[in-house]
Amino acid sequence: MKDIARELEVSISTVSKALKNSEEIGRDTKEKVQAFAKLYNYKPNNIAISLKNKHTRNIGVIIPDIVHHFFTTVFRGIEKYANSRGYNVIVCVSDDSFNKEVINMEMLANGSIDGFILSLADETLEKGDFTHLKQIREQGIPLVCFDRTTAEVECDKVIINDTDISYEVVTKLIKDKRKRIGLVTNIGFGDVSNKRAKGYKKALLENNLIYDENLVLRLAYHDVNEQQISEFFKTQNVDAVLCVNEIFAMHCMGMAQTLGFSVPEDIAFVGFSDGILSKFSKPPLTAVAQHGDQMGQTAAEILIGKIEAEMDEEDIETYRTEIIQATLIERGSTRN
Amino acid sequence: MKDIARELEVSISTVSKALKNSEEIGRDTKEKVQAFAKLYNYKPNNIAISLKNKHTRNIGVIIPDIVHHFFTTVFRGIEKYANSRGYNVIVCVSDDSFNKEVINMEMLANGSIDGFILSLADETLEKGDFTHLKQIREQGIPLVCFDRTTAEVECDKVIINDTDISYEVVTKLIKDKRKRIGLVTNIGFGDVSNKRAKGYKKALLENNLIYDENLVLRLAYHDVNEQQISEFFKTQNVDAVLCVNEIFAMHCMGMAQTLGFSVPEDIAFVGFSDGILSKFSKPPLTAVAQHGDQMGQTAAEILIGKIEAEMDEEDIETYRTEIIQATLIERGSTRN
DNA sequence: TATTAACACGAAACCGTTTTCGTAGTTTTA
DNA sequence: TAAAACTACGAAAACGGTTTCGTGTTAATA
Repeated sequence: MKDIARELEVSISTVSKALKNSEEIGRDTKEKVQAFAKLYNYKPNNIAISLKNKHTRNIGVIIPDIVHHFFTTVFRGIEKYANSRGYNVIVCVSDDSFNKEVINMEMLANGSIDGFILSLADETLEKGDFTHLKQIREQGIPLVCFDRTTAEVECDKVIINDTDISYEVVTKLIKDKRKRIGLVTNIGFGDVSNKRAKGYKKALLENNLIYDENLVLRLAYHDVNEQQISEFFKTQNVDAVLCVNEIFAMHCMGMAQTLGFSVPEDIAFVGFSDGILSKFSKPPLTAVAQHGDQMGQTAAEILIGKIEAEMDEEDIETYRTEIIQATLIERGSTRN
Repeated sequence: MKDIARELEVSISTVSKALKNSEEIGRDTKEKVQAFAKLYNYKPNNIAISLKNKHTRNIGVIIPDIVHHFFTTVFRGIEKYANSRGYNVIVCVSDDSFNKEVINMEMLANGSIDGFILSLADETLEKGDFTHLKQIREQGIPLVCFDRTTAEVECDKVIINDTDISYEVVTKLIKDKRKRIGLVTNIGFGDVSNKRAKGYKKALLENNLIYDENLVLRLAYHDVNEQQISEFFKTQNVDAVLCVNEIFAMHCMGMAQTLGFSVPEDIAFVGFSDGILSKFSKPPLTAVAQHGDQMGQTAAEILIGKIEAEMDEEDIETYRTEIIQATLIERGSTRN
């Protein structure tokens, strides 16, 4: 800009205004300046603009894992919508570690971003320490949590109807004459797993089936114990299994087949997430689609809405919890 | 900072220096300032710092797709290394579209980032228009390309030994007494597919097998034509197939099995990428591991090296092409 | 013709930090 | 005791823009 101003013998203010097509500036001057800018391929420095108007048009996304189908679909939804609104996305991966989550948030909360979208790390949920989130809120930085959230922090949230959908799924399995329905879930107790377990339980009880802890298999996501799975299928005599994620479903279905059970005749399988594995497994896995794209888009919409409302000084301190409707996609692992 | 200065009745300069532990400032003043800063939880504004020293500690990553195992592993490698060096990562997805790639690059090349890591969109490769990349280079912004690159742009590159590894794979298949080896590749002609085809061809010719165009099946990645695959297996009588990606491998292996062929007895399968599907397929797919994590880390290392060399005014205008060694992971789809 | 309004532009402050340079006040040296 | 050298700090410019306000010209109005 300085160069343009010097070259055209006008002031920097004039150049700035001319480039912004301000009414103040005369036709000819505007044209000259704009032509010159095109010629020298002038691009305004975003950093300077950010410094001036105190917002960056960047949003920070913190997720536990990026090599994970569900999170990537959410991310895609966020990125798409954010881009369409002229925002960029900075991603940090917490690796399910509390410390990394805290460090990443602090790294970004110093002016680099206008708001956060995040899904909590497992370790954070276990620990139950959410002071970093509360600090963010105190600093007035907008925050939207999705999927793995907590009731302890006041902020906008985007989740799926976990309880209801797993209730529906189990009810459907019961209607299909399944009698001993297993649940394969995580070791840790996240909100999400809890809700899915709750729906599972509710469906059993409402249909006069007993809830038996032996039918609940708990696995470690990052270190699945095949031996444990084998034991489960050998002893529990299940005829249907609901898995809280795709990886568990693949391991379980694979093991069941190895043990000689046929799917879906002997055992039906349903898994959460509807990732890429579900489509290609043998048989294809009936799955609960979580609509990650839509979750991401919704989260980004809420966040950007908050950011821009804040810019306009509208201080609406009210929080939404948007519930995305999960849907069951029937495939070969349950058809009988 | 202003607040601290006012409160402690010193100048802003003093506060700044005290916080940076400058020698210039007296013990007691430093301590007072630092204590005050802790107390009020002062965090320096990154944007202002960026504006001042003309670098942002952000790196821009542009990839064709994020819901894609290989790219996510590369991203994980980038993010991990970048974070360890105090850099953040801004991701944009080109969706394999030339326009989006250009727009994203322009969005970021206005001061938001210190350098780019990118893998070219299919459309860009088809079009052969790389002016946006050249512009970036002319602006002096460091650029590292990985996986999908082009010889037409001078920049650092990180690729795998595509030709060699596919030569090795096919040679191995031949040693395993496979006689009619098919290749399943993309419709478009990216550098990567070409190299893989080259290695395939070379192995055949060196072993006195003829290169037959009929044995090459070309599919559209985003719209796989099952009919075409079925036709291929019915007519070509192949006993081994090399697929340039996992999705093709899954479709092909699935179709072959549906048609009554058994794997690996009748037909052996090998796929590139070694993503999550390979591990869980039936049988598990023998795959070429591309070591995305390492590619990402290497790309980030090179980029950050360039960025920091530039900051130190060392202007090394020499470009590296780092070749990551892919490795074959044998699984059930080839063991006989 | 004098007054006012409209127009086009420039000066300067500002965003939050770093950094260079200048300068009081104090201590050391000659 | 005067000159030199430190010490500890502040003023101000700079990064690259935006924006408010003021002002000199010209055109419209009374």
